[in-house]
Amino acid sequence: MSNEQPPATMADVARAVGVSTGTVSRALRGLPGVSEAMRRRILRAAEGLDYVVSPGASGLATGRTGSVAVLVPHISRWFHARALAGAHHVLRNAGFEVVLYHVEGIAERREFFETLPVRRRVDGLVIIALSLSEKEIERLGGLGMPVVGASTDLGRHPSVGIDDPAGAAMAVRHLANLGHQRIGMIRATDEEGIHGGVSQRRLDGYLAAMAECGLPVQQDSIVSAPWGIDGGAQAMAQLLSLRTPPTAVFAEADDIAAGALRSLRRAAVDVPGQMSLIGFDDSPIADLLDLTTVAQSVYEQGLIAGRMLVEAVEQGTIAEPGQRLDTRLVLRGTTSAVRRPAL
Amino acid sequence: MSNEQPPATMADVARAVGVSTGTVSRALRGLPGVSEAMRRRILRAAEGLDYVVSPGASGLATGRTGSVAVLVPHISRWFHARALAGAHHVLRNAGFEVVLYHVEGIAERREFFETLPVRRRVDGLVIIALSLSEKEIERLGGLGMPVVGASTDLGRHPSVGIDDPAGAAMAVRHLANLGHQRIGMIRATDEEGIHGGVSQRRLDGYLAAMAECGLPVQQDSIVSAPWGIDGGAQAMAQLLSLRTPPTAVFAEADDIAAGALRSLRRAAVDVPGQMSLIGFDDSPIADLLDLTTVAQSVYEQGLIAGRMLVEAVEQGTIAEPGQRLDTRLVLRGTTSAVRRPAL
DNA sequence: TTGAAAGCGCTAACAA
DNA sequence: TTGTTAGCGCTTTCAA
Repeated sequence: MSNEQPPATMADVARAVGVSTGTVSRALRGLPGVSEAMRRRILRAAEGLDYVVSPGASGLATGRTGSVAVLVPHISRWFHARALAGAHHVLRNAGFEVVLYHVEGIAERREFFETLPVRRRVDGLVIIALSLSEKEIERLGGLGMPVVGASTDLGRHPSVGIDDPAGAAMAVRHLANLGHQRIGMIRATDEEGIHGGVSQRRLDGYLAAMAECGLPVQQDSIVSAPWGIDGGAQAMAQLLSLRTPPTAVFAEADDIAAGALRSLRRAAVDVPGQMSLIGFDDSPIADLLDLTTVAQSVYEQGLIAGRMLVEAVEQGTIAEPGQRLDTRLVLRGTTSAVRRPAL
Repeated sequence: MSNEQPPATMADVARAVGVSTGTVSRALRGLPGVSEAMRRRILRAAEGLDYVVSPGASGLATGRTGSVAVLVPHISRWFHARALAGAHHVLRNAGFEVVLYHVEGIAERREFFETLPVRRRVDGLVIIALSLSEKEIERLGGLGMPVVGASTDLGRHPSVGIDDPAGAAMAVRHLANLGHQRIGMIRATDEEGIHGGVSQRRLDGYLAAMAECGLPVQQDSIVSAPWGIDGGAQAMAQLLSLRTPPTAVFAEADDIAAGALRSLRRAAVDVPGQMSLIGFDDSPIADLLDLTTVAQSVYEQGLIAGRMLVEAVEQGTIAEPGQRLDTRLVLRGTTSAVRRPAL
């Protein structure tokens, strides 16, 4: 059944129909200048021979690869996977292959930017949620292909994202409106212990909203920990060990908040009775834990980034670069006014 | 700075050094028959020109693409993303590009198997956690390239996985050893409402262990629900509405168990006092929820699948096809003997 | 050790 | 509307 003979070439199809490969090529790609009758015969023959064009050969001739690359860190984090899924969806629908570059850890990342393995392999690049340095952005310039970002700022390259400061401010104002005065923040760092652009912008929003509400910022109520559930737990532990702990905490991501919640549970701190907690992203974990959070449309950011890249590759320009999607407050069970004696 | 001129070709390098492209090709690939001095000059020139070979052209000439495809459903589920990360890691290290085919939903899946878009584009295919029908496995035969599976059974194609029945039996025996007599099971279905092979095998293990322990199986204590947290919640609700609910439940995946836990919490059923619950996979959610579970090495399955594919592509044979990794019981806080009146 | 030349499978410009 | 013919950038005999 399964033919192990080499796959048919365009020449085979041409021979079968009795025409030249030029005509077959035109017919298969739906170009004008082929009679309908001939096109049908060719299509039939191609199908019969189980023929598909060789992307490599086609790419050689046209100068386009038909592939795009997606660069994504930490694919097993919900956020990154969702954005990737969105980008993949539109890219595939636009006829592109999606080549995955997963960089986890600093070594892989450095290698990517040093060797730029996407050169000559793809027609464009989508970068998801990776905070790049000036130098790294610089490197992308020499790529000679369009680059777009999702949930990251790429300097002069177009990108989709949200208004992070606004989202963070929304969270803080919600807590302030509930009467909280001492509002802390938990920030996350990457494996190198540094804060990405998103973390920076959410801090900015936090600070702006605190000022706007006339609330004092206690420096020791802003704590950082490695990204993840354990990091969040550790950060909350730190807050709980302060002389005067905050009565409400804004965690820069739901996963961080999940860890914070674990520490609160272990310490038997009543949530939200004694401590309010709000996250960011509205990931499934927020729903599971009944966590109040700031929602953003992650899949859609992937979609838009993919769409922008397709535009850039096919038309050379992007109608709307720099889109910012809105954020929404999702009220759940972890925020309220203080109802029991504060810590 | 960023040269917008077309990238250098091998001919450019050859010209710069004053040799033929044949020599450049040999030098760059480390083939014998090039003097060390010449090789160094060529390497230097290539670097100076910022040259990289065109994979398309190279592929045309050699008949190999240098890429492999990974087919994966539901990339935003932790399990799938982890396995993908493992496969990606070894494949990239072996010098392959990883082309991603994400199939979510039945339409995308059918399209994949009808058009087989990987034909002529890649040298091999890794399939992650997708239960294939006989027909679909059949289709893979005509691909003319090696195919390996991770966490799925691919018939005559090699694959890595765990011993699912053994893992499930381990869970059930644990519950039985705690004195539970009425042990239920929650199974998950895909979007079409059908059970995949993994679900089937875990049911087999459950049934076998129940028999082994001399426990009666109540048919209405085996419930199915759509995959996910909500499905798990719904399934547990169903169990809680039985005439005589089980005192312990085995959920075929942690995500299902998470939902089940939510229903138990809402119904104020004491866990594990009145009801024990055990999951499967040992995903981060299990740790977060302090869920007893059966652990498997997901990333490693991806690694092994990738490694097998590399072997198959490069050597044509696989030393150890059909590897089965072991599973481990991870004791946490959701299982115990019944300590309060059963429901 | 190196060069010359054919060819991988396709596209595109030009002719017919 | 269709055919012819150069390439696209590389690899790989075969000669030198």
